[in-house]
Amino acid sequence: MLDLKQIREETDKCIELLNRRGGDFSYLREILTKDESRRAAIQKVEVLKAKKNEVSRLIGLYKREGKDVTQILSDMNSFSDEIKNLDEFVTRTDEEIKDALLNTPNLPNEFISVGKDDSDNKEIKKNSTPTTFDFPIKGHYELGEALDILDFNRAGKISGSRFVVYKGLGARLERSLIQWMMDLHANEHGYVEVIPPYIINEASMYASGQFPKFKEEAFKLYDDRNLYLNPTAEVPTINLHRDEVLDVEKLPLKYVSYTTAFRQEAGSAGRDTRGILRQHQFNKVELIKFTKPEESYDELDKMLANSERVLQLLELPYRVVELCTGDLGFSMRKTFDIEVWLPSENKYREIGSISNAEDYQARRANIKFRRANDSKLEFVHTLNGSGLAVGRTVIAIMENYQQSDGSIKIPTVLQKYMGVTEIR
RNA sequence: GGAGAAGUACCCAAGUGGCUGAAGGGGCUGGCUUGGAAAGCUAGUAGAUCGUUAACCCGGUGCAGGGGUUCAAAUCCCCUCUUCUCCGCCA
Repeated sequence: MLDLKQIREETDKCIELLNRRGGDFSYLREILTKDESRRAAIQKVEVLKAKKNEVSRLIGLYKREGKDVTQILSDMNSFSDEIKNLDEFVTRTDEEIKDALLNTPNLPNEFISVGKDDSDNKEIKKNSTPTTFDFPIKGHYELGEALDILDFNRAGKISGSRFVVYKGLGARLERSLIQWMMDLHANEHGYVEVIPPYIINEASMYASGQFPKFKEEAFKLYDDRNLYLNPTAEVPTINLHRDEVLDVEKLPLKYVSYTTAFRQEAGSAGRDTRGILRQHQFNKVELIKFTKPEESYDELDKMLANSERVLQLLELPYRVVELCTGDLGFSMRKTFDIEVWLPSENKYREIGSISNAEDYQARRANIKFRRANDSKLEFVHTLNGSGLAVGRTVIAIMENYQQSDGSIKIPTVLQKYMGVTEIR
C-alpha cells in the first residue's frame, strides 16, 4: 500500500510514476479530496466526543452525589446523533480510501526504464551463449514422455489439464533440485529454511498484495473460512512477520522457503499448453528478506547473485533482464527476471524473478522496526526472489542436457543427490 | 468431531457498569546508598495509531477481533479468531 501522506505531499510525482506502468492514476486526486473531507469530519467528531466524555464523567459524579441528572442527560442526546453520523461518514470514507489504495500498485522505482510490456525490458547481463547441438533436439515434453519420467495423460485422468505426474528419475530430479537448492541457500548463502502452510487466509493474501487485484488467480477452498491454496511462498513467508516489530539487530532477516504453489493461470488459457512450463501446481524455492530501507537495494543485488548462482552451478545458459515499468509486478518497485535458455523454444524464458517491494508490502502487512530505543517505528523493506522455480529448472536441465539418443545428462552438482549421472 | 477453560500494557496478574486508561508484582530506566557492585530504599514507565502542530502540548481510538445495549463498557449481550486441558479419530 502506498503512503497516503506521500500521495498528499507529492501528488504529481506519485501519479506520474504510476502512469509509467500504463493506465491513468489521476484518480489519486479524488482520494485526496475524500481524505480532506474525512479529516474535517474527524476534527468535528473528536471535539464532540471529548465533550461527551466529559458529560459522561459528570453524570457519574452527580449520581454519586445524589444530584438530578435529567437535564444533563437530555443535553447529551442532542449531540450523540451527530457523533453517530459523523462516525459513520468517517468509517465509510476510510473504507473507500483504503479500498482505492489496496487497488493501487506500487510506485515504480524512478530509475527503471519506462516501457509497455516485456519487449521493453532491458537485458543487463548474459553469462554465456545458448547451448548448441549437432543433432535434432527435442522438447522436454517429448523427452519426458519417451523416458517415462513425465506423464501428462495420467495426470489428466487424475486431475485435468495443466497437471503432470513426475515418475521415476523425473520425480527424483524434482526432489533433488528442491533439496539441493534449499541446501545451497541455507548452508552457503545464510538463509533460514522455512516450510510454511500451503493454505492461506484472506488477510495474508491482502497483506502481500495478491488481493484484491488477483483474486481470480487463486484457488479458493470450498470452505466458509475464506481459505486459498498458496500461490507462491512469498505470501506465507512475508506474513511470517505480519503485525510485528522486528529486532533491528537481526536485520536483514533472510528466509529460504519451499512450497508447492497453486495458480489458476486463468488469463493464459492456450498459452504454453505443452509441457510443464505453466502448470496449476508447481514447486518453488523462494528467497525472502526483510531489510532496513537503506540496505534494500544492496540486498536485492545479493539476492540476484544468490539466484544466479543456482544456474551457474547447474551450468545453464541464462540472462538477466531488468523489467520495464509496464511489466513490473503489482507490489514491486524494481524487478530482475532471470531467464534460462530453452532450446525447444529457441529463446530465453523466465525461470525466476527477484524484486524489491520497498515498504509497499510492509505497510500492508504492518511490519516495522525501531532503530534505537527512543526512535520511532519505521517500515522495513521486503524483497523476494526465486531460488528457483523447480519445474522450470527441470525443463532447462532436460532440454539443455539432452543427448542425441534422447537420454539426459545430470549436472555435476546434482549427481550425488540423484545417485545417477544420466537419465536414460 | 465432543466437553471445558482462558485471551488485560514488555512479562505475570487484579479487576461484574462511572472516582479504572487500568491495582499489585516482575522487568526496564534514573536517584539515594556504596570504594565499586549486590541487596535495600525511592521515582519514572502504555507502546501503538489517527487528528492537530514547526515541535511540545492537546484531543480521538485502544483491555484478542468485530458488532450490540447504555448518558457511560475491560466489566452486560451476540458473533468470530487464537491458545490450553480432557475425550474421540488419525498420518
